[in-house]
Amino acid sequence: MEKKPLQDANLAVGYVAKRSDVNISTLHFYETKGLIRSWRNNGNQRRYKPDVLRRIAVIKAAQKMGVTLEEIKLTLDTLPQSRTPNKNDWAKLSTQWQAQLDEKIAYMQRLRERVEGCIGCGCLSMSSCPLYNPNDILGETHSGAVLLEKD
Amino acid sequence: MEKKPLQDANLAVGYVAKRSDVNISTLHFYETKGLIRSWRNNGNQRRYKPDVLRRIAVIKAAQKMGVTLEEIKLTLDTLPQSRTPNKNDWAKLSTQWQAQLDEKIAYMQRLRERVEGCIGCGCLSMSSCPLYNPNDILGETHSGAVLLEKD
DNA sequence: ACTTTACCTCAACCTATCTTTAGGTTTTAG
DNA sequence: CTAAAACCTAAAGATAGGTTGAGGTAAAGT
Repeated sequence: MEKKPLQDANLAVGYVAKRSDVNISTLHFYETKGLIRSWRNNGNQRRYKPDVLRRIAVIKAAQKMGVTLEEIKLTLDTLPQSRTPNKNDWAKLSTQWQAQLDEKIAYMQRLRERVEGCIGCGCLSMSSCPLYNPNDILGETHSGAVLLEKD
Repeated sequence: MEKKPLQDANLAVGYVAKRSDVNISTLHFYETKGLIRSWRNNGNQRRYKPDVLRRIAVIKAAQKMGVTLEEIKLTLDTLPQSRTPNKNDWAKLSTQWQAQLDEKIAYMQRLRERVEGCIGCGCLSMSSCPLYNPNDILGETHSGAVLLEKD
């Protein structure tokens, strides 16, 4: 256990880009945003630890779930900086985002019900249509639990 | 039927903005995008037909469903231009977007299942994890029906 | 009539998430 | 050793969906 193989091979940016299917420019961009880290070799070229691949994969997965890069950064920042993140570390992130995803799904389902209702009613009277109402409680923030409670 | 009350009161931009809870600048913007229309009075000020309120409400509702302005324009363009849209006209739009919403919900649910699976498996092997796989069939386009069929 | 409020245009600016371009350096393959 | 491939930085450009500001005109209240 103590003597597991070294996991700090240094990966070049082109390799990382190809492996994780993102542009090199995106890796630069992520680095400026603090989402990934690298060090430089003698010739000033970026080198990465292998776990950067996982970080990128996680970033992409979170993006698919609709999480912004800023939120992703906040969450990634909770990973241990002193050691390479392990299975449980990564699992915690998933749990966090899963809750967000659940909320999003619930929001969309409520929205769907409303659309359905509005097809039925025709909604010629805008003031009475919950979906079309400009001041609808279904706001941009869609904070989740509160929605629909007054309908 | 022939002599129904005239519905072409002319609304000023400030009134429309207040009523539909959007900025005047947004109305200008929507107009440049062809999402709404207006004519001008003698003093060059915009005037709107009352059904613009419904259009704006529909635009906002569609945005909540994640439809882009471009898609919204395409759909709005299918409304009759010769007459004021009626109940059935609006209902058709809802039906269309509802299908998109259903797809989106289904997509998120598949994503959720994957996240769940990945928490369980730990996914230390990136190549075997369906969620973290860069070349995952869950793409940006998420065309719906095809997804997950090879899992 | 006069003042305030409403409206006009055009251009610049904003956030998020990147991509592209230009000009220069390093590494690697033959 | 040389040439190609890979890498570097900084700045500008792209796209969506607007917002803000400046400078000027129109309409409405008193």
